[in-house]
Amino acid sequence: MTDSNPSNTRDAEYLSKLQDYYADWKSIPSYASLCDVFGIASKSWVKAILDRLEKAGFVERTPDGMWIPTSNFFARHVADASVPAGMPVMVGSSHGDYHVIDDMLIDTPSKTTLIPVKGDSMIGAGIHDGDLAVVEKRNLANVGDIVVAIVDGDFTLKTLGKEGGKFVLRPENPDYPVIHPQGTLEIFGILVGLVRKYK
Amino acid sequence: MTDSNPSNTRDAEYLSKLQDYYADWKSIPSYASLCDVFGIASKSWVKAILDRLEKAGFVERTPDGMWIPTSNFFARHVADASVPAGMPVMVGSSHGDYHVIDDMLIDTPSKTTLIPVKGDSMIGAGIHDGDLAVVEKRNLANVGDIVVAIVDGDFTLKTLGKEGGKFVLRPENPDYPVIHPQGTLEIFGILVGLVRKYK
DNA sequence: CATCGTAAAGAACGGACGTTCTGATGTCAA
DNA sequence: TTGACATCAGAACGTCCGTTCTTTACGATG
Repeated sequence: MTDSNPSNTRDAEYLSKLQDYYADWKSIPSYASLCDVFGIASKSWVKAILDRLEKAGFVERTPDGMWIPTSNFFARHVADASVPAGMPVMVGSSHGDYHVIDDMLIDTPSKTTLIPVKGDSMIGAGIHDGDLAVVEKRNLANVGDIVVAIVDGDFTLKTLGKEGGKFVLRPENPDYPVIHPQGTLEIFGILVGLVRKYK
Repeated sequence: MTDSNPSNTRDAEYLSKLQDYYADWKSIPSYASLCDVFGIASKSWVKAILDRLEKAGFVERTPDGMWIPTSNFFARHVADASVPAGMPVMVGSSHGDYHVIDDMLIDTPSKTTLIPVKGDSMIGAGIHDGDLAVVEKRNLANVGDIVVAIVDGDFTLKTLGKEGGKFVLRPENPDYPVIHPQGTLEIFGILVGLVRKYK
């Protein structure tokens, strides 16, 4: 277990108030506003609290000195598998990271796009028809990456391979042929994540 | 519905840069820092940009005047598979959907939790070791649902089946045995989504 | 009863921040 | 070539912010 809990009981209280505020506004306000949030009247004490929360690993600062939450700040949504049976963690209370999944999968939002998967040519890699591919747009890829290439004006999702010095697009399904692109191979992006919705 | 796209091409560019910055720092910095982010030197122009992005519905302000992102800010473009080759998907393009992944997968946040998948017992359903299962907590499930059950104090992900009037937990991998639970079968929740991160 | 530590309040200060105005480019159409 | 408009740069200004320091209240400890 990490030391990720506040040293004293009051700080835990302040932390939850801060979490509630953050859930509403997605930002940590100025010390003056935090006085209202915490229900105290002293800016210096607010700073002391935040310094302790920083030490405990719940908040940190940007290069500009602005306070931002760390991942510890958010209620643990990922259950610990070793939790005793019966009553697993009370997760999912109101304050939680609303954008956890997006954050996990997406590093550079401006270069990331979602592309629905059609067909079962990648089923060997656990990629099914109807899945949503999280694709980071870029031109370069390594052999072994799963890439989105543009073939005949259509997106196609395949593993990038190499045969005899030439790039090929390898499906992960024996029923489909390996694609040997003539001319240049146009790569749209590489697969960085996969999302599937049931029901 | 707001007109969720920037009025001009420059603003789309600035929005991208802001989104990338936010992905790193989870906050929108001061105008001075935004000058660096945007690559311009004029605070007043930064303000003008943010004002326009506010009008377009990508950012808003807290009561303190602090800039914060809206949900539109996080939305991601779902590419239309028939997009012509070579054409980069633009932020402001009107076709296609925008989605926040969390919104897609999670209906009731308070009842939804994420559980890491261990082992390959469900590999036949395209669920691999290391994937993240999006689980909605509930006690009831139908035959055929993929459920998270609690067996010997551990979470286990299996397809719910029925044999001779009794519920069984069926793995999607011939190497694993069907589990015949003695006594009552404790169901933690049902699988509503799956997330995988590559690299 | 004296001392210590915690939990705050409050004032004082310098600087950074947001706002507004004015000016300088560039571009396009008329 | 002239004007309109978009795109920025720069400076001026008042306010609010973060920091630090001093002081107060209060419970526990001894």
